[in-house]
Amino acid sequence: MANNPRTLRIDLASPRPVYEQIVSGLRAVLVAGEFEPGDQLPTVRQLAVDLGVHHNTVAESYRVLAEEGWLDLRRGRGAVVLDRRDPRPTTEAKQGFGRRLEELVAKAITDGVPRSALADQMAALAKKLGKT
Amino acid sequence: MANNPRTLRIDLASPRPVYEQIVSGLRAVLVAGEFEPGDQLPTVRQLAVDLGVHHNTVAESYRVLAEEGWLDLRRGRGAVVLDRRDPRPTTEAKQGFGRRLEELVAKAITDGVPRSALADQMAALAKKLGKT
DNA sequence: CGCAGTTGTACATTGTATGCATACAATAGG
DNA sequence: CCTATTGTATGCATACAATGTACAACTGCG
Repeated sequence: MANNPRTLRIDLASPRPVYEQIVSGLRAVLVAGEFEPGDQLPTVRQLAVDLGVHHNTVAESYRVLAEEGWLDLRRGRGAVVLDRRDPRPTTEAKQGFGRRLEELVAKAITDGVPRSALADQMAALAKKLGKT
Repeated sequence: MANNPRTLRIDLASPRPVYEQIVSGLRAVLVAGEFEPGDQLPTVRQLAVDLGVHHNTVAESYRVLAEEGWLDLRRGRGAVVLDRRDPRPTTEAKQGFGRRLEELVAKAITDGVPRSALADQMAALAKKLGKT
């Protein structure tokens, strides 16, 4: 059984739905390649205990990721990471990223994060993506 | 009275709350400097009609932006853009941006957007921020 | 083969949030 | 003043999030 991704943290006080935080966090972990195809994710009950939520909440998250093609879910067996092939991007997906990125930056600026720090982080991530 | 920001678009079909879409979109507009301090934003009722939602929904968005220090709200007078001073950033704000950025990228990759396209958009925005 | 344990799933319940309708309060401008 | 305009408050219908509980499918050991 694979370990629990340590980078996964959720905020129960956040207005953002917990199951969505789990989806978003796990998706980042999967994209980062922390798990190989064939690896087992924690069971819904195990991860639920670790995060302090109900197992149905985790199950809902796993279902979203399965729908996206990241996971194979089966009773008694658990959640297995799949060898995923990227779909064709819609124009909405491409434009959506740009808008969301601007909105994310605007929020950070509103929170007082210096623009230089934002530029640095984006440049660093862009560089990492380019190396692939 | 100032014009309506044309870049503001909302999606009633999205699971994302409409009032939050308005907040996020308007915040990006304000950060971009489309409005000067002292400018009037559309009235809650006017913007509500333009977007096809109830004026209370817009009012809720304006209240959030007022709380963030972007707007001054008064009955009979409308919403006036303030000369805002950036607050001290919390460590949570700084770390939060990095995590959210990774999650946003992961979602785009899941949707099939090429990594090169993501890197390009981030590099472009980083450059624009640096020039300020 | 059987059977106990494990794992994901289905469904009902409860609390909360979203968006709207409606009425109200404060201000502007004649 | 008085009326129109603007943001605000309250109550409601509805939908969603998270949970409690029971169930179905699969594993693995005897």
